Amino acid sequence: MAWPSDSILMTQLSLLHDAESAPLPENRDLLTVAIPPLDGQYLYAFNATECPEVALGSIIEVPLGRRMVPAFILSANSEREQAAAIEMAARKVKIRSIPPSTTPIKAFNPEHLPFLEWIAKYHSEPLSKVLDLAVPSPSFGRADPSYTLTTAAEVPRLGPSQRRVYDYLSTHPAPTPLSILRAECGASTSLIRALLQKGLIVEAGGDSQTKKQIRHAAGESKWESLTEEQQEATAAIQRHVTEHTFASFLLHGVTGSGKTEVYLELVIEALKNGRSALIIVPEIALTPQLIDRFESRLGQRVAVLHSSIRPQARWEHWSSALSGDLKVVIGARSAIFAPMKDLGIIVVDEEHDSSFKQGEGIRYNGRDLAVVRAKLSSCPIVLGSATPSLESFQHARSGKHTLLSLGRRFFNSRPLSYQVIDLNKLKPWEMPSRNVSPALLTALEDTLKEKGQAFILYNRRGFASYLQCTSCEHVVGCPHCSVTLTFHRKTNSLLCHFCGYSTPPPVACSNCGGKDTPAAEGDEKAEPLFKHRGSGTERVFEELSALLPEARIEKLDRDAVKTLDDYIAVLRKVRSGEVDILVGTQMIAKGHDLPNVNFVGIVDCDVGLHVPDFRAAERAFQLLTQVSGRAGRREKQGKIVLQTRVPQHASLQMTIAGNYHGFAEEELRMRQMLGYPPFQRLLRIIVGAEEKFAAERIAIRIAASARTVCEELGVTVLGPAPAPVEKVRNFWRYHILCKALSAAKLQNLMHRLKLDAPQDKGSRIIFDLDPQDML
DNA sequence: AGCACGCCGACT
DNA sequence: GTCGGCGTGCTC
Repeated sequence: MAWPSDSILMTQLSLLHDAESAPLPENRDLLTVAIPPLDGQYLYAFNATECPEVALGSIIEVPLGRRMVPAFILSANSEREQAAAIEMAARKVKIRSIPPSTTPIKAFNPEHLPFLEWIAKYHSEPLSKVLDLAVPSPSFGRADPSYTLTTAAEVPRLGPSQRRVYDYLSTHPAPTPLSILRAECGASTSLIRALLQKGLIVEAGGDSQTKKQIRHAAGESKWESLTEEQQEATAAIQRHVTEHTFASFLLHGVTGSGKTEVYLELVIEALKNGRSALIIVPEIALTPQLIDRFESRLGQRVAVLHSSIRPQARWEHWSSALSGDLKVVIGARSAIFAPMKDLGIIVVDEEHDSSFKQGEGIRYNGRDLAVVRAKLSSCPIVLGSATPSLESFQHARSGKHTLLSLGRRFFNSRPLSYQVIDLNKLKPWEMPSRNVSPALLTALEDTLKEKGQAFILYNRRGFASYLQCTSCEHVVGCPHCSVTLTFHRKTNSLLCHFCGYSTPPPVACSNCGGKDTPAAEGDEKAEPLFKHRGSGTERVFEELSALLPEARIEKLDRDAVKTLDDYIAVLRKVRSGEVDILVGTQMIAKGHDLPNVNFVGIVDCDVGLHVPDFRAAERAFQLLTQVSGRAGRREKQGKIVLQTRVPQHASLQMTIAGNYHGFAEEELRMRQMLGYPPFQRLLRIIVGAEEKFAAERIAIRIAASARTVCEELGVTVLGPAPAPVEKVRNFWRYHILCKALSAAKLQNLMHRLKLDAPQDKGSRIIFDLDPQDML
């Protein structure tokens, strides 16, 4: 009798293996996993040859239904699995086996699960989704490599498809991602491989970060050179680093007061204690200068984590933090999930920055999570800012945070000099140009004469804010959103700043059908139907170019600068003195130490002051103070000209007085009176749907069910009302605002409403706890 | 999120 | 009579 062949036997065995269920053979390991985006936990059997600890904190492919999906291993072979197995047997649910070929990849630190679970609970989201958000995908970045041409002397003859790729790359010198090549010239992976073999193209990039050499040896303290204030602040926090205890500090220090030196001392102290450090900054502040400064002072490489980093580099930095090779992580909002163990200190710089709270998916606040993580890690946390958020300031007042102040400017004790220009008092013909007052022009000329540099802030993009029909007053709006389109002269287009829609300026009015009056006989030019109303950075840039033809002027806003690299390039030009005047939006308020800037002009302080948002005044104060701080970082006295139509406004007056406390106290009084944060917490529920009526109907239903429990929970429910921006990307939006004295009440409400989940087709419901804006 | 199962309209 | 719409519900 013939034995069946091995392979057939194996197949039969594995079928048998897979089909059988409980009772389990003794040699199987049981794993509890979380599978994004699913709720709850799943149990699998696995034959771990190595010790089961290896699997903890790993990602592994598991069979789910008829496909394989990645899963996070939460626990293995504990009583938890035993209990779950018994329960499943009772329910007659089979435990499936993970094929032995799949290897787990170490991806996160299981010690952080309590932190991630805290987030899941706070936002009523499945733990699996939080893990998915926190842990980068270990795809090794091979997903989308970039390619450039080599400088090969001879080009062999190529087939038509290879030719297409070659031609494309020769006309586009920048490294081109594979995804673009696929889309633009139908390149396949094998085609790229062929070109690589012929030596015509190379994979671009390579992570410069990983190759960098550290110049200074060190990690040495510069304690003696710190000011008394810096020493006091450092000492207060350091105690908790060594003692391994939680404490939260608000470090209030004006620009140039040396907050970064304090951070460095604390990180050095943590490293001395053999512990790690985490520094969170707004993405826009993550310049090579900042990284260099930390690396050279600490004498070791730091891991850098932010969203625009290449996936492979991101994974490498993440892994080195996970393995403990790198003990210091600097990153943007998402770095709060960095996997290092034994944290000694957490720093959140520019803690007031609203970019710590934004984005799609789980709407978490990086700053607030940092405090939670510090608590769970028993380490101190420092929130630093020249203009603390009122939330943090109130926590400092109530004793939740310890307030530390750095009052003096480090390089320069001379106060800034402010000049307020009341635009109401100037007649149009007295203005050198529409947006430039005589005083602003004079100050700029002086700055140029003295070979200084100037920043001009105008917090609005484009050339004209909107186009208005001269015959019927109709304003051109976005067809997909309920906002006006902004005119951009450079591209001669109307652009929607909400959805990105772009269109050439209309020739006829869609409302009254009017057209441009054609040039009459003998007349020089036609009379345009649409008038440009309002201004933007682009227009200010043109006005300044005309008024100061000698000056080298650059523009810095979302239109001029698309990526972090573009932004860094502009900053470099400013630093090297290739730019005299930098015109920009709030982006210019955030750069780092630019010592030669000694004049700042603010074209219109009132932008954003009248928007329907309870944070408008706070934002205005922060922006004015931050941008003023750009001026005069060295010996020269910094000068600031502010143009406004409301010269008495508190945000402006307190900025000039440099009186943060005065502003904060007054604003807090108002917030308390009106029941706004930080005295009450907010939950904003946004309902979006294709049909306006559907959005309204769902919103009404949700508000009603919120109201049925609001009394029991101690929550006030307002609305629904159409969102201030009623329509975005063809989605009609209604919102409901809930107020309560504690986040727990709102979290409870949110949880109940999510269980109801009236997820009609084509509608979206977003729960935004602690919303940053109301648009 | 996928992917099945399942129950009602226009086609070979 | 079948192909196929996408509405509910499950995945260890």
